Amino acid sequence: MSQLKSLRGMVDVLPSETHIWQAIEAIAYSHFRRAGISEIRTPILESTELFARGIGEETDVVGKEMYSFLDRGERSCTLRPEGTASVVRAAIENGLLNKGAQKLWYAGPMFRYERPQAGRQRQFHQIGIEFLGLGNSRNDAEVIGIAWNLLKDLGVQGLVLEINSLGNNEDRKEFRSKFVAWIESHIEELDNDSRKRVRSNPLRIIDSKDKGTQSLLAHAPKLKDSLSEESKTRFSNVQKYLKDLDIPFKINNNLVRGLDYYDHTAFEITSHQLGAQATVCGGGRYNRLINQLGGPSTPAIGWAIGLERLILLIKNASKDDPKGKAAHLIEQKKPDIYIVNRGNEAERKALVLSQHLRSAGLKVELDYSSSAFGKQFKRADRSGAIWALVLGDEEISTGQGRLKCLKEEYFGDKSKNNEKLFNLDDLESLITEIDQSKKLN
RNA sequence: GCGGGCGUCGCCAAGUGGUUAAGGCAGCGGCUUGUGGCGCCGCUAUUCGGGGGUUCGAAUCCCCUCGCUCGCCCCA
Repeated sequence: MSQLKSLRGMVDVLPSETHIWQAIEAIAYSHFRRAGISEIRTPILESTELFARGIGEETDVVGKEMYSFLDRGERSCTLRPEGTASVVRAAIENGLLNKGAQKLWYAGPMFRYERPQAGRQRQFHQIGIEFLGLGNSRNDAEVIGIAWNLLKDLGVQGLVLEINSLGNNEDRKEFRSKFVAWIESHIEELDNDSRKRVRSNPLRIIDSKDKGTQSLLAHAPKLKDSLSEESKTRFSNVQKYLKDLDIPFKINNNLVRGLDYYDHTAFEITSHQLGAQATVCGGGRYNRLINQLGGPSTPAIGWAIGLERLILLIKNASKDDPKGKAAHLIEQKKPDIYIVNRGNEAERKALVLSQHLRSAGLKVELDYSSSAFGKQFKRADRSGAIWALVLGDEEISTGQGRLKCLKEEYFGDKSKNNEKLFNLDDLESLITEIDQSKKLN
């Protein structure tokens, strides 16, 4: 009998990690709330056509990375590879766009059928925002700023923001015909991947990592030279606003991104710490997408952060600075009290006490083992609790429980008798005592 | 999808054809039937990712397969 395993590239998030996810989510939600961004939850499964039409038939994501299958009604379904298409579909379908601009966020799993490697899984998680109906270039800076400030607040170090302008649709059409004409006359100098893209998706040739292709491109027509005056102004405004916000950025004219729906501003936030999968946040403006999916012509911009990659960065930052924000996020919350208990009556009382103390807001671990006091103290110590609360036959007969401090940095070393008695029927003073100690922690 | 590396207990590992598969950490029990952080003692892999094969004999060699990992591609 072979061991049952999760599917390739599908990863369990275990209890030793989930608190990190929760901490990140809590901080992100707080940023969104303060920016007036509301949550939207859309299905994980959508019709294949949504992504094919939204992301673009010729993209890699649609062409070779989708988790698609036929359901029992022979409909082609796809596990969402990204969030934007679903959000746009939901906004159109539910008439949200008739209610003015929509500032939305989402979080959840995404699926791409790829070979797993560092920072890349088949099921991964994104948290993202989409601003629908907001076409001003100030919105571009605001949206980028939200990502930048969130990452900063999470204590992540060494990030680089790169931006580019892809112009509008006409700009790109003009560029494409110039570029294709030029590149076709140099086709034998291109790398294999780029050669295939000349017809299907020529813009992607620009960000090829192939050295030969890159040096060839030095002589090719440039996208930025095809931008209209309006597009150029828009792009320089975005830069101006980013400077106002003190957000450092680099212009990368080769940044085109792999999804077809982007217009004007495209951006990525990367870290060299992530190896080959360097992008932790990617996004851009998509002014045509809503119309293309059947909605009213509506400008929009958004981004997504990859949570697994973000967590890699937070762990790195925590190593570099064990006292910093990132380290704080990673830290497991220790119990306030560990209840050492033994004997029938004492164990009954301990159960009741644990509930009362938890109701009072304390984090309480109850020892279930009935094993020797020595063993229980050892576990109490390992749990990291500040206090041990001791209940045995003796305490039951006297009606006085014992509260013992386990942290010598607070209450002197072990040889001193750092135990206090408390009345088992009066928990008020006990709780007060413990609450005070938490201020020391 | 393509190329390189790897896969021995929950974790870190030694072992590269020969009778019982080191060790450390963690866990559990004891020394100490009521007091922790130290110490000592004991227990914890019929089995080396899985399946086949070669051999008197395989964790060690061969084939297949699964998974992880690094790079390509792509993206978060």
